[in-house]
This record gives sequence, structure tokens and C-alpha cells, in this order.
Amino acid sequence: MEMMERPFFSLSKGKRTEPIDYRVRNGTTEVRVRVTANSETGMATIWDADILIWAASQIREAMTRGVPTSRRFRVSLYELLRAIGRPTGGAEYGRIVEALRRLKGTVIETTIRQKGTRPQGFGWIEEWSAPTDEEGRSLGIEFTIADWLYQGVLEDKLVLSIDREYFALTGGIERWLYRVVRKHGGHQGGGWGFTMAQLHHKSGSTRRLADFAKDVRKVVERQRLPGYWLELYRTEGGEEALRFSARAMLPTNHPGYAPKRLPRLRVAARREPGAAVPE
DNA sequence: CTCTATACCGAATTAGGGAT
DNA sequence: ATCCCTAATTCGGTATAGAG
Repeated sequence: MEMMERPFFSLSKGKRTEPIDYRVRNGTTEVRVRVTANSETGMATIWDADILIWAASQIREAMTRGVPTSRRFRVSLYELLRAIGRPTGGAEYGRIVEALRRLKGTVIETTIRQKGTRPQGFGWIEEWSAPTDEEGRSLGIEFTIADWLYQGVLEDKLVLSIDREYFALTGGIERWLYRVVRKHGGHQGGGWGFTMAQLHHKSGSTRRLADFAKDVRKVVERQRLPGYWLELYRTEGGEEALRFSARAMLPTNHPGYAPKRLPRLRVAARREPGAAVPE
């Protein structure tokens, strides 16, 4: 849940090396997220996070089955790609390796769920490998997720489900917006609102506010966020703001009540677990 | 049938500079 | 603040092929 709304990932498809330095007062404490990129690989992106989401869902599934869980993962590239709704073409294989490099090379320092106030940093994954056989064919990938992430996934109340159609969202800002909406609108139908400036700050985007606002308007126009309806409005102070509500809670005659279909996902059939191997 | 692997191409997306 | 444009990159779908 913490990863849902705070800026932890680059929203850009291009290489981002500019760090995210996010801080906000939350009562008496200050919430801080600092993300620095390895200059060679760039910052981990919101698409790279799909691998972490996959890993988290594997852990949760193992937990509900009473199977022991682990921070270590081993999975065939094909299975991973199918699970996160990606094409299985050759270029995708390379992209997964690039993603692992970025996940490894990106350093996160945050006050969220950290004991004490001393600075502490971690990478999304601790180690990874993409072994091949003698003929150079991939034998899948192996990686170990950060303990910070692992501990969070183990705690029931810290985990929020994500609609599978999330993987079909093509825009970085669009994906990030779904996370915000899901986090805040998850438990209530009434909806929530944020000003454009608040959203811009929360996103960690390097885009200028005006251009960011333009992009958000496009996302609103498309109305593709699974399960939610977006609306722009003006605050009393005249500021542009975004409100969102759960589609299921809307009146049946509301235009947003009928769910909008997203391009069909190529979703792999559920396989036996076994991806979360005990340490 | 699953999985690994490659190639192609138009559409979409974002960063960033500059003009209005 | 917004719009316009370009460069770089990814997306999404298709086609192809071979090993097991």
C-alpha cells in the first residue's frame, strides 16, 4: 500500500537518472522517500514494478495455500511475461533483464516502515541472475526481493489487490494514477479528491505541472482505470482538481457505471504455484 | 502443447525545448 | 499556463521457427 501512492518509480519509458526526493508532513512525522538511480541503468520504472507485483502475488498465493514462502524466486521468462500480460517476443526477454538491472541498481531510502530515524537504503531486488544453457537458451530468471518489500507483503493489512487489467494500462501516469485511486478509494465509495498540484507532487514526475495536468486530463478522458471513475472539478479556491469514485458505487444511470472494456489481455491460465521456492 | 527466441511496424507515450 | 514539435522509447499485435 505504501508503494501505491508514494513516488517510488519512474513514470517514464525513457531513462531517468534524476532522483526522486519526496517529503510530506504527516501530523508530527515527516514521510520521506528518496529514490536514486544508477546512472548506467536509470531508475526502476512503474513497468519494472510489474515483476515485484508478480512476486508479491506469488507470496500471497503461497500464504493462502499454507505453502512456505521465500524472498527468492525462480521463474521461466515465458511464465512471467504471460502473468504480467506482456507479449512473449524476443525483445521482451531483453527488457526483463534490463528491468532486473534497474530494480537492482535503484536505491530507495524511506522513513516508511523503517525502525528508527537513521538513514537506511535498499534496492528492490538484492541479487538476480538469468542463466542460460550451453546453447544459450534461457533457463529462466532468479531474483531475491528486498526484505523491506518481503516483510510488507507478509502483513495482511498492508496488501491491496490490483485488478489484472492494470497490466493493460499503457501510460506511466495512468498506471500511477490507478495506484493512487486504488489506495485511497479502496475502501469507500464516496470518492476522494486531489488538486492537480498535489497529484503532481505525489507522483514524483519530472514533467512540468502544466504538462502533467494535460496528461492527467487525457487519462480522465480515456476513463480506463479498472473499477474507478475519474472527474475533474474546481475547488472553492478555483484550483483544478481530480475526484474519483468506485464504479460499482455509482448510480446505474451514470455513464461510468458500465465498465469500459480494455484491450483484451493475453492472460496465462493459472498454473500450480511452485514459483515461490523455500529458502 | 509449452517454452524459448527473433523480426517487423504503426501507434502510443513521455521528456524537453521552444513558441504562443 | 498551454500548445507544438521532435527524439527516443515502448506498446501491441503479427508472423515465424525449433526444441521438447
